[in-house]
Amino acid sequence: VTTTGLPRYAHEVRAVVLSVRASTLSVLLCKDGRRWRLPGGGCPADQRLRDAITTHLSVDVDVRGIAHLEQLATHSAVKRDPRERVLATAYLALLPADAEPALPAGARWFPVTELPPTILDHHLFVTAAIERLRAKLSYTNIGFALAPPQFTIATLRLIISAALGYEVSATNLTRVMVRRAMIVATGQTIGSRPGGGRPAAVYEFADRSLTVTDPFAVLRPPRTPA
Amino acid sequence: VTTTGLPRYAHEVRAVVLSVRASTLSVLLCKDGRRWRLPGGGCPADQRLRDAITTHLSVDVDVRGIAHLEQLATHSAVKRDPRERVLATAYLALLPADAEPALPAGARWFPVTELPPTILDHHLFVTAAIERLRAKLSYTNIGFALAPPQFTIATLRLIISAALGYEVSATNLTRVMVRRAMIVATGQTIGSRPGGGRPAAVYEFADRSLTVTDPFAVLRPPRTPA
DNA sequence: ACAAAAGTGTTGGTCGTACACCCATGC
DNA sequence: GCATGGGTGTACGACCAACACTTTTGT
Repeated sequence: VTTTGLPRYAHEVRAVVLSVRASTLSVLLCKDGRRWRLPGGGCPADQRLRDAITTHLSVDVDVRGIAHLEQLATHSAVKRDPRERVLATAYLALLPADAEPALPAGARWFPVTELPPTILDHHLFVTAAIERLRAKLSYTNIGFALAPPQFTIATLRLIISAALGYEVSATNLTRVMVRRAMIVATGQTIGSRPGGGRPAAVYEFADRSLTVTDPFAVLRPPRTPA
Repeated sequence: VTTTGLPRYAHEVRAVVLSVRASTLSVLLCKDGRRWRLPGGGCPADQRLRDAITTHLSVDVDVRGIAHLEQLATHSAVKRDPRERVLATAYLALLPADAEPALPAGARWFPVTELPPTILDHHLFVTAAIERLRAKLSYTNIGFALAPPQFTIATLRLIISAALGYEVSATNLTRVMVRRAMIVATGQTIGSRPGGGRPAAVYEFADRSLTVTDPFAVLRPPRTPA
């Protein structure tokens, strides 16, 4: 019997770590015996869920590399773990494309188009994470969490295209992101390369925390005359 | 000691029931002793979270009236309940403006602009719910869950304005929603009123389940030539 | 001079808001 | 006929995708 009279359940946290690896949006999976699973585990009594997943990730990847972490959803099907009831809260974690975390044995990046079977309902978390990321790329500055601190438009185009799963044009990508003040030119240019070509301008994100840049698709509030 | 070796925690579910009452977006709160709280409670061992909140709501409001139910977030601060650790998963529930559920003693609708102090972190759930609703009104058909099955544009305008917290014009509301095929005219008109005025056309939502109507704010996929 | 890569200008179309105007009804 | 509320037409601007064109480099 408990203090509050409520039944108690085991609770685990899982992270869908997404990053652009080799020009492809990829997810980090860990081998658990013969099966693949999302990184994560139980929630210690003295930690909130967010801290718990951070702790778990520090084992698998360099946590300082993770540029964005947000809660996705909590799964609660009664028999999702056949041994006993385990609720699971999933997080979306984004790692910049230039990060090179040392992965422990058994951990691997999988392109999101070539996912292996995973245990329990983990594939649902992955799907939800990708959907969330792709939606937010369109109306927030969440790209900052996938890009290196500094980058050329060519690099950004590669990363955003990989994340979205289709090609975007460098021209219009620049225009949109500059107009929304998501990225700003640093003034520097990249050194010259063999083969020639105009040196690319170096950009950076104006803000490295999540910001909504396009709050209203429609039904905007009336313009107050200044 | 548990089967999986994971620690166990109490878990509760809470619902932020939003509805337009008396032309104002309102939230349903229940009096618990002297303090206001969100409807909800523990999660029974044989129910998933969604079923648990549905069960709890059936006590407070007529569940069949709830037109939309979606998970918001899980709060997990270690001391959020000082008695023992209780995780809480919140849901957003929407009730059409024409629903008149019989409320039990102690339950009341509060305009979102005049919220009383609530227990623990319940106000955070309310804020998140309102934010989620307002965002989704802009790019989904979620309005169906606030409107009656059939309605005039005047009614819809009232409901959407109340939900958003600012006035939207009937003219443009119609255009946007019709263009996106969110609402369709039934062909009927309402009967005449004292005082005159042209009889209003009766509309209904084309789809009464959540649909994304404006998937890309920007960075759309390239047009494939037909 | 030529190729390669980056960046700018321009155009055409869609979308959304604002506002003027027309329509149908009661009195 | 006039007030009242409902609906349509039009204009303007913002925004975005597509594509042609110019700029800057290496060879």
